[in-house]
This record gives sequence, structure tokens and C-alpha cells, in this order.
Amino acid sequence: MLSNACKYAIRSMLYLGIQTDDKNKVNVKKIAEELEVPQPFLAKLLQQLTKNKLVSSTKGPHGGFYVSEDDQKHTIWDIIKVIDGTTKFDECFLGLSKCSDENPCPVHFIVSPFKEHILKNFRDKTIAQYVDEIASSEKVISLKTFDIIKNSSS
Amino acid sequence: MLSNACKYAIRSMLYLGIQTDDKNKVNVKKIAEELEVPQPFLAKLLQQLTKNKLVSSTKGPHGGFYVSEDDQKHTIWDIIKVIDGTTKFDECFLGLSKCSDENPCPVHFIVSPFKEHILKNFRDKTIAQYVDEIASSEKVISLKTFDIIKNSSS
DNA sequence: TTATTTAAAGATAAAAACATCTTTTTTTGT
DNA sequence: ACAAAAAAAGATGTTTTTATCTTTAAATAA
Repeated sequence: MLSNACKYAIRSMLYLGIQTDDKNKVNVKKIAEELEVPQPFLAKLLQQLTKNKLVSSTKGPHGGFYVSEDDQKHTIWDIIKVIDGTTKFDECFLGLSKCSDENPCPVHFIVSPFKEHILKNFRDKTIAQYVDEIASSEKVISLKTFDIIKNSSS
Repeated sequence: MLSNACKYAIRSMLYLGIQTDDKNKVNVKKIAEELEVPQPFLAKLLQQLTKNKLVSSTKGPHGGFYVSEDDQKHTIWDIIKVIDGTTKFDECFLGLSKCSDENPCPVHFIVSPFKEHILKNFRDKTIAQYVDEIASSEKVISLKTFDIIKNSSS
């Protein structure tokens, strides 16, 4: 469904939402370690997110990446748009170009409600909302982060 | 979600379920044209399906591919197992190895119920059942086949 | 001003997915 | 027996995804 690139990007943005703001930045090395993803690959992804104004960054000592309050207004859908593009989500599960409610493929009505529900969530729910939810419940965004949350709340 | 390879394979098997039996075979060329998929690529896929006993074939004049009544007892899940493997379906949507109902990732409860629903369908519903459904309703497996069904029923 | 820290940019490389081409084997009709 | 039709098998090529490496630019602190 999502590429690795996009998974890393989403997890990074949630991580930055939880851990950072304009006063508290982290560098790629740290993010890559926390999320356990390949560092140079992640660096490229963060570049893309930054170029597209989903994530903020500053160079130099004490610089790094962060998501500001404004950045937090974005959605997972915004990330997908930047990293993977959204065509995959418009396509029929069996690859038929004209598949629709009117001309359904054999799995259309199995897959379609699922897709709608997920898409609605991805389009409507902001990173801020996700961050709140992760803080209040115990959602995981990496093994390490999971441990951090577990420990800090116990 | 599914690779092109797997989409082609599923559509081929449904097509063969509808159009063929041990008395009526079709060759790769015909299947590729009907489903509008690359012929040599499809040939390789059909080879795999045949080797794994999901599809039957005979060589020589009037030979070709077909799905027997026995073949029709298989499921979409069986096709996925042969072509893509099923690991993708076990994996967390965000790629976290330990994501579960107990340790949910931020999108776990959005994605999980629908995944279950789809998997149940893929695992339980036979090709025979799909074929019946396509015959009685008007499900599409290719633009061309769609036209055929439309025309023959009008 | 200079060394250090950091992201940005660009070039390269490895692996997987997607696809094609060529040769061999089997079957069948003549 | 022979030619034709078809799948099977094997080799090859292309594109995309995933990933790394190197160089450049910017910011900061001493």
C-alpha cells in the first residue's frame, strides 16, 4: 500500500510532532536511530518534506528538524501526496481503469468501504490530533518510542 | 497492496474460471488480449500458477490454459501465496514489527478491521463462488470482458 | 574569523519489480 | 514421419524503489 519511504516519512513526522517544536530540534541521526530506519535514506525524505513545507529545519549547531504548530496542521494525506503520490489510492484493487460503484470489479465492494474509511481518516485527521492521541493513549511509532512511552507512564 | 503480477494473476484465474474448462482452453495470447496485460509477462505468471496447480494447461494444438472444477476450489489467497507471498498482509501499515491490538500503531485500529474483512473474503471465497457471482451480477474483470458481459446480457 | 555542526544537493549503487526475447519440449493433425 | 501450435524454461533487459556516499552551503559558538 505505502512504500517504505512513505512509512518512514509518516513515522518521522509523528515522531517530530511528539518530540519537537521550534525550540527543540533533532538531527537526522537521532531520528533514524529512534525510528530504526536507514539514516541517509531518511535524510533524503526529510529533505523532501522540508522542501514541501511539511517539516521545518535549520542548519548549523543546535539545528535540525522539527515540526512547528503550523506544520502540525498537516495530515497524513499531505505526506502521502509528497512522497508516494496518491494515484495508488485511486486505482482499482485489481488494476482495472474503469472500476467503479457502477461497474464494480469482483472485489470492489469488499475493498471499497475499507479504502473510503482509511482515506477519510488520512485526509481529515491532523498530525496534531494524532500527536494528542498518541500522548493520551499508548500508540506506538517505533519500538524504541514505545519503550519510552511505556516507561515514562509507569 | 498487490503487485501488478498478482493483479494479472487474479484476473487471469477469474477469466479462466468464467471462460474455460477441460474442454475449452485458451492460449496466452488470447488471455493477454482480453485482459489487456503484457503477454510475455502473463505467460510467466501462468507458468507459476500451473506449476503450483492453481491452473491447468496442455501443450500443442488446441492446447492452452484452463481452470478445471477442481482448480475452481482455490481462493484468491492461494493466488497471492504463489505470486506475491503473504508477508505484506501480516505487516503493520506503518511498518512496525511489533504492532498489534495490544501495542497498536497510530493507525492500527483504522486499518485492522478492514484488513481482517478483506483477508476473510480472500481466504474463504472460492474462485467458483466468484465465478457464480460474476455470472449472476455484473462484475467486471477487464474492460473487454465487461463489454462482453454487458452485450450478452442485453 | 575559524572550526564545528548541521541540512541540502547531487551523484552513484544495489535490489526488486516489471517485462521481453530466445530456445526447448510436448502435442496433435496431416 | 513431419509441420504447426502451444506451453515450459531460461536468459536478458528495463524501470522503479531503496539506499548510500560525497560535496556544498548555512549557522553557530568560541
